Amino acid sequence: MAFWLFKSEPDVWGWHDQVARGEAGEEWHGVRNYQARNNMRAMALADRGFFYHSRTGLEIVGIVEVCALSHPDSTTEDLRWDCVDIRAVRPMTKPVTLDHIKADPRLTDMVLVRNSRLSVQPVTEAEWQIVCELGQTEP
DNA sequence: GCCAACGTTGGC
DNA sequence: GCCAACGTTGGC
Repeated sequence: MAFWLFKSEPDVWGWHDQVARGEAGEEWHGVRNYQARNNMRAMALADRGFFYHSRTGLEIVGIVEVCALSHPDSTTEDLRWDCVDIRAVRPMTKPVTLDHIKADPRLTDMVLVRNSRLSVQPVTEAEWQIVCELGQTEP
């Protein structure tokens, strides 16, 4: 299983919106960046991801799961853009803030820290475990 | 709200 | 195929 991180501005699509979709999940549409798209193409069913609130929030608030493999993004005719569907698994017991992540020497290589502009990014298994610990949340 | 960093576009 | 101009993201 691989691990990922999905960013969204909570004003546009937040954790609560994601939870409201329930088991059916929701298409992670709107990504118009090749790296982010390629990451989604590489995802497998049941891969896990962190749900991160960007711009307002700046914290990891929950865990999601890939529930549909990469398929054409329904919000565009442009065939270049694919996306997966994800569903909420559980909230973080304690949200893990960007400040907290930056302050942890074990997490200095996280893409979140290194490349703040990539909206769908890989997370290593070690990083996954550490962030779950920080959030006092079952991986 | 600003603006640095980054990605994309398009003229040459 | 280079790179200047432009647009967008997201931390601050």
